[in-house]
Amino acid sequence: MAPDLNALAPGSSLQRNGLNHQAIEDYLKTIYMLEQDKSPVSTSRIADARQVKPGSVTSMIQRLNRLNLVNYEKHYGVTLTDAGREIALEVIRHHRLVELYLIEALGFGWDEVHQEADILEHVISEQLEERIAAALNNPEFDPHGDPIPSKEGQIASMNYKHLTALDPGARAVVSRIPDDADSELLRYLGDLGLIPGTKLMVLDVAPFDGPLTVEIDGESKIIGHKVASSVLVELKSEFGRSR
Amino acid sequence: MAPDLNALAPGSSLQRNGLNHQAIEDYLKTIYMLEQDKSPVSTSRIADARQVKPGSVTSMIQRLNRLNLVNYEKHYGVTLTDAGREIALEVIRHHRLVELYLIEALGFGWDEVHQEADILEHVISEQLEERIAAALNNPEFDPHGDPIPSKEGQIASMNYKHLTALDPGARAVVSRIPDDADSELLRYLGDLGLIPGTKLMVLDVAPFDGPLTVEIDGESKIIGHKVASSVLVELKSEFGRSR
DNA sequence: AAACAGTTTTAGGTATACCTAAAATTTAAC
DNA sequence: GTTAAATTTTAGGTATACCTAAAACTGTTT
Repeated sequence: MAPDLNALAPGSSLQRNGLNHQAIEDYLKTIYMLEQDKSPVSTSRIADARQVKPGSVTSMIQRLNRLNLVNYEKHYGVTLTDAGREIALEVIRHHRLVELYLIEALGFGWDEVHQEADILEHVISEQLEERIAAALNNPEFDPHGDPIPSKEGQIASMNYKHLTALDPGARAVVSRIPDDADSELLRYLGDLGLIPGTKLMVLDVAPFDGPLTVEIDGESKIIGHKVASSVLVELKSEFGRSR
Repeated sequence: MAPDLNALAPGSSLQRNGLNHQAIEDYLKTIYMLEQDKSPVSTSRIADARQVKPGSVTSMIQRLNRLNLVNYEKHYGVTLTDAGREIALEVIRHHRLVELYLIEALGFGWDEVHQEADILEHVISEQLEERIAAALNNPEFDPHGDPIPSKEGQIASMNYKHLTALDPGARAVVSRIPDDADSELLRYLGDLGLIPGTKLMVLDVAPFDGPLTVEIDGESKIIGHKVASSVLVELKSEFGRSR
C-alpha cells in the first residue's frame, strides 16, 4: 500500500484537504517516467515534461525531498525513494486502469481517454480502484500496450526493443503506442489497423522521422512522416533484434 | 451548458489550472441546497454546512459575488444567480449520476457512494457525464430517491411533504433518504427494508427525534431514536397529508 | 586559468482557500 | 432606547503551486 500523503505533513493544511496532492503525484509520476529513460533526472527535464518553469521544479523538488519522496542533490538531479516510487506506481496503475475501463465499459475511443485518465488517476479511491480492476478481470496491460502495475507495484515485463534497431525484414508485433500521442495520429494509426497486438513485417526503416514501410497482417502499408520515431518505437523483443 | 469557470477569471491562475474549482463548485452546491430550505442563505449556515469558519465563508462569498455567481448583501445573505445555479445543478447532476453508476455498474453499496461522488462530481467531463447517463438510460432519480437534474437543469418533481406533518394512519412511500446520512444508519435502514420506494404505514410519529413506528410492507417496525426527524422526512405527497 | 554558455537555484511576487482574533453590525432582551 | 448577545465582517497570517528575474554554479572552450 502506498504511503498516505496525508500522514506525511502532520499539522499542515494537507491533512484537512485530502485532495490537493495532484501536483505531488504528478511530479512523482513524471520523475518515474523520466527515470526509465535516464537516472538521475535533471530539473530541466522535469520542467520540460511538466511544462512549468525550472524555478518551480526546484522548489517542488525541495518539498518532495523534505517529504522523503525523492533523493535530491543540488545541481545533480533527483531519483525516487521507495516511498516515492510506490506512489508513482499507484498513480500509473490508476491511470491505466481508468483508460482501459473507459474504453471497455463506457465505449470511449482509444484516443479520447488520456486526458480524462490524467485527472481521474488522482481521485480514484482504493475501493474504486479495486472494483474497476475486478470488473476488468485484473488486466496486466492497458489498451495502449503499457503494463498496469499490480497493487504490489509489480510490472509485467515487456522487454522492449527499439524499432529503429530493427533490420528491414524483421517480423514485429506492435506492443505499445504512447497514450499521449495526439488524437489525430492515434486515429490514423487505428485506421491502419495499428493497435497493440497487430503483427507487422518491417520492410523499410528510417532512423528518425522519415518514412516507415511495414506489412500489417499480410498487407503492405506505408506509414509516412506521420509516424514519429517515438511512436512505434517499442516492439516485443521476441520479434525484433537489437542493433 | 454551465458557464465555464475558466472563462470567468481571465488572466488568473484559474485559467491554467483547470481543476481547482472544487471549492467554488462546493460552495455553489451548498448554497443551492440551503436555499431549498430557506432563502437568502446566511454566512453561518454555509459555515455549518461546509465545516469552515464564518470568516472563510465571507471571503469566498465576496469572490463568488465578484464572479457574478451569487447575489450578496452584507449582513443579509446570499442567493444564487442564474449562472451560479446552473453550475450548482450540474455538480448535483454529476454527484447523483456517479452515485447511481457506482451502485448499478460497479456493485457499490448504497452507503458507500456518497464520499466518492463528492470528489468525482468535480472532475467528470461532459463526455464522461454523457456516457454514464447513457449507460444508466438517462435516469431521473438516484438510488437515494433524489432527482437527477437534466442537462438543461430540469428537475423531476417530487412534491415533498414532511413526515412530521403526517397523521398516524397515513400511508406513505419512502421517497428519499439523504445520501449524507452516516453509513451505520444507512445500513440499518437498509436492513429494515427502508429504501426509496418502500411502502409504509405510519403508526406513530414524534415531531422531532423521538420514536417513529411504521408498518413496512405489512410488517410493523419501530424505528427508534436512530432515525432523526431529518432522515425519513420527505414522502411522496400522494400518500401524505399536510399539517 | 579565465571567460562563456547553459543550467540550476534563490529571491520575491501572485492567487487560492483556509485559519484566528478583533472590530463592526444586527437582533434580541430588558 | 440602551445594553447585551449573536452574527458577520475585516485584518492579518499560513501553505500550496505557480510565476519572473537575478544570482550562483557547472562544464566546456580557448
